[in-house]
Amino acid sequence: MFARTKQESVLIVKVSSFWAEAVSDGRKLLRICLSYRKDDFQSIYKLNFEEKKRLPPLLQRLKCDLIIYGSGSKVDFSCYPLQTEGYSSFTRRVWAEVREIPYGRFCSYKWIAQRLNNRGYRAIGKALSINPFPIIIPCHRVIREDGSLGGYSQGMRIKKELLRIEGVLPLLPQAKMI
DNA sequence: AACTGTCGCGAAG
DNA sequence: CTTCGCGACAGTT
Repeated sequence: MFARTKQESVLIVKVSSFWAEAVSDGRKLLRICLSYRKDDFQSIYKLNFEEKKRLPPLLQRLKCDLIIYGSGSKVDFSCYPLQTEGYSSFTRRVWAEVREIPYGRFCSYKWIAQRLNNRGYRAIGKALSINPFPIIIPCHRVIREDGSLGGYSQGMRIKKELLRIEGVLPLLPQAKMI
């Protein structure tokens, strides 16, 4: 009995000044990683093999969207199918809530908590820290209540860059809270 | 039991 | 006004 290995496709694309790696099973996205160094990606060894094949439509579309996004235009990622099985219902509720934050807006961890009738603010951060779909689930739009930026699993440099791309960063005065 | 991508308060500079 | 320490909070490992 040989375990049937799932057919996974990998997209690696430059977005603004960093790289994005997206993995899909053809139907859904499985994960996304962001890095300034292309060879950080675990699947990099597959690239020579993969890039000869046509990308599945889902990754084609994502590639276009990411490039457009990186160029500073508004992109709606809310319809991408994501593989979220295996995560707790709380975690998924947090992600669903964060997905509602529009492009170019932001809110606080507390604000998300309140929408879930919850005061475990730190649990919100925990749920976001394991977000496998940065950009698609826009956890970079969640910052601290006092206006400081908080953390980011992909590195603060990228969080800042994403907010800058969306015109939020020089931050506050005229930036719109959600 | 020990962690968090937090918050808000009080105390001190 | 700004920073710092600390306890409370809820969920996960």
